[in-house]
Amino acid sequence: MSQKQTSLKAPVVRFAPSPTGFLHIGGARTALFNWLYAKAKGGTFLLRIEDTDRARNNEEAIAAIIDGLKWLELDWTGEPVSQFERAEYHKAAAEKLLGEGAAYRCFLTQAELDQMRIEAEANKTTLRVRSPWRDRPASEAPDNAPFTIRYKAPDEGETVIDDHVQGRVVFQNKELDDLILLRSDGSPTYNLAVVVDDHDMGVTHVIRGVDHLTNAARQAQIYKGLGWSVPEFAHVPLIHGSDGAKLSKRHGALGIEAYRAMGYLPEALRNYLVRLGWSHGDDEIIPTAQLIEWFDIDGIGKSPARFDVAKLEALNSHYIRHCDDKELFERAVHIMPEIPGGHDIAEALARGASGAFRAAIPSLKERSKTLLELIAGAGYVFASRPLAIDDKAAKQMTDENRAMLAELLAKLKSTSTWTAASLEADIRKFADTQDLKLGKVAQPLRAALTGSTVSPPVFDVMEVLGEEESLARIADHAARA
RNA sequence: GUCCCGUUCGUCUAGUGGCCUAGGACACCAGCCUCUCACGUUGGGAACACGGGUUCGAGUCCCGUACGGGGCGCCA
Repeated sequence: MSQKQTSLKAPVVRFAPSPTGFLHIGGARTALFNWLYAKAKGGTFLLRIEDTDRARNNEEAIAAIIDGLKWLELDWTGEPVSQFERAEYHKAAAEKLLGEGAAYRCFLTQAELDQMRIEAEANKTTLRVRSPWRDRPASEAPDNAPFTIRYKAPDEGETVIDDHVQGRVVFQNKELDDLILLRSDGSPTYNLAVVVDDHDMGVTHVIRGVDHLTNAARQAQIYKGLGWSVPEFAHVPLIHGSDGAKLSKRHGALGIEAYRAMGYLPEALRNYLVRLGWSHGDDEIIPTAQLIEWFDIDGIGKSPARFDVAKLEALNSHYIRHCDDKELFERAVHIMPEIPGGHDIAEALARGASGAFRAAIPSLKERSKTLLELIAGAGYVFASRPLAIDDKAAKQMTDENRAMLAELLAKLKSTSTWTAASLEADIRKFADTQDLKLGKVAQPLRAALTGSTVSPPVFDVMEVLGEEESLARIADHAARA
C-alpha cells in the first residue's frame, strides 16, 4: 500500500566511476552489486563515466574501467554515458534553480574561502559555507568578477535519507553547506551533474559506497529544488585492506586487471566480492546464476570488510577445479601475454606443446589455486631436455636410485600400452618385484620426469609426456648399464 | 575538531529476545587417505569491544565509554 512507486517498476541502476584511476576492488564490488540488483529484479544496468573534472580526465583510465567490467562479465545496457558531454543539461538545471531563487551567484574568491577554512579549523568546527552573497544582490559585486552558482540550502529542519543499507539517517540542514553547482568557469560540479543525469537516465536506485552518504543528503535537496523525485539509496560499506586501513593505492590496492594477471577467474572474484558485505545464510560458494536469483539489497550489512586474499584463493581454486578443461586451457592461453615468462610458454605452445598442455590440465587443475599455478605446474610439459633439476629433486638421484631407474627403463621399454592406468599397474608390479614401496620408485621417477619433487601423479605425467619423451627423460638419469 | 556510521572466532559472516553451553566458510593445528603436492575426510583451538539499563530472559532492544571507519573541495 504505502510502497513507493519506484519499487514497483523495474529498477534502473548505474555504476558511475570517475576516471581518475583503474577499476579497483571496491569499485568492482559496487558495480557487481548494481549489476546483480538489475539482473535479480529484471531491471537495467547502466554505465556512466563521471568525467566532469576535465583536469582529471584520463582516457586510459576509462579504457581500463571498461576493460575491467568486461572481464568481470558485468554487461551494461547501451553506450557508456559521458557526464562531461551532458554539461548543457546540468547548466540548464542550474539556471533553472537560479531563476527560481533556489540558487545564487556567489562572488567569494578562493582566497576568502581559504581564509574561512583556516578560521573554521582554528575554531575547531567544520566549515560550512554560507556565502555572504546568499542574501546580497549580485549588483553589488565588482564588475566582471568571476562567480560560482551555489545552491541555497535550507537553514532549518532536517534532511532524511531512508537508506536501504544504512537505515534512516538524519542530517541537520544547518550542517549542510551551500554547495557549488556551477564552477566559475561555468562547468557543472559532481553533485549537480549526478542529480541531473540520474534523473534523466531514469535511475531508480543509487547503490554506491558510503563515502557518498553525505552527498545523498545534498543531492536530495537538489532533487527537491528541481521538483524531481528522489531515487532510492543504498550506501554500501567500504572494503578495507588486510591491515584494516582504507584500501588505497598506497596500501597495495590493485586494479582489477592485476587479479586477472594473477590468474583469478572472474566468477571466483564475483563470488568473493559479493560475500564481502552481502550474505545469504551460510552459503559460501554461490555461482552467478544463483546469485542473480538470491541477490537483494537487504542482505548487505553495514560494517566494512577486510580484503582477504587467502579466501579469494580458496574460492578461485574451487572454480578452477570445476572449470571445463577446454575453457581453462583457453583462459590460461589468454593471460600468457600478461604473466611473467608467458612469452616463452606461448612460443612453446605454438611449437606444438599445446596438445600436451591440454592433456595435463585435468590433473593440474586439481592442485592449482590460480591460473598462474596451473601454468607453473605445467612447467614439465614445456621444459625441454636435458631438464633443469631443482635441489630437492637432485637429492633423489643417488646411485642406488639411478640403478633402479635403469632397471625400470628396461621394463618400460617393453610396455605395450602407454596409459596412466596401465603404467600404474606396471610400475606397481615393478616396485613389488624389487621389494620397494611405490614411493621409493615414484619419487626418483618424478624427479627424472619433471625435475621436481612435486607434480601431478607420475603416471598421469607419463601419459601426458608420451612414451618417447618419458623414456628419454628417464634415460637421462638412469645409470649406464 | 565536527557530523554520520560501525564493532560476533585471525578473516568473511550466520544470528532480527528464549531454538545459542553462538553456526558455517577461509586460515591455522593434529590424525586418516596417499607415489609427491593437492583433493577428500575426521577431530581441535578460536568470537558476541567494555560498562550500565529494559526484560522472567539479551549477541539480539536502549544509553554511555572505548576503538575503528567515512564525510567536512570551484574532487568524484
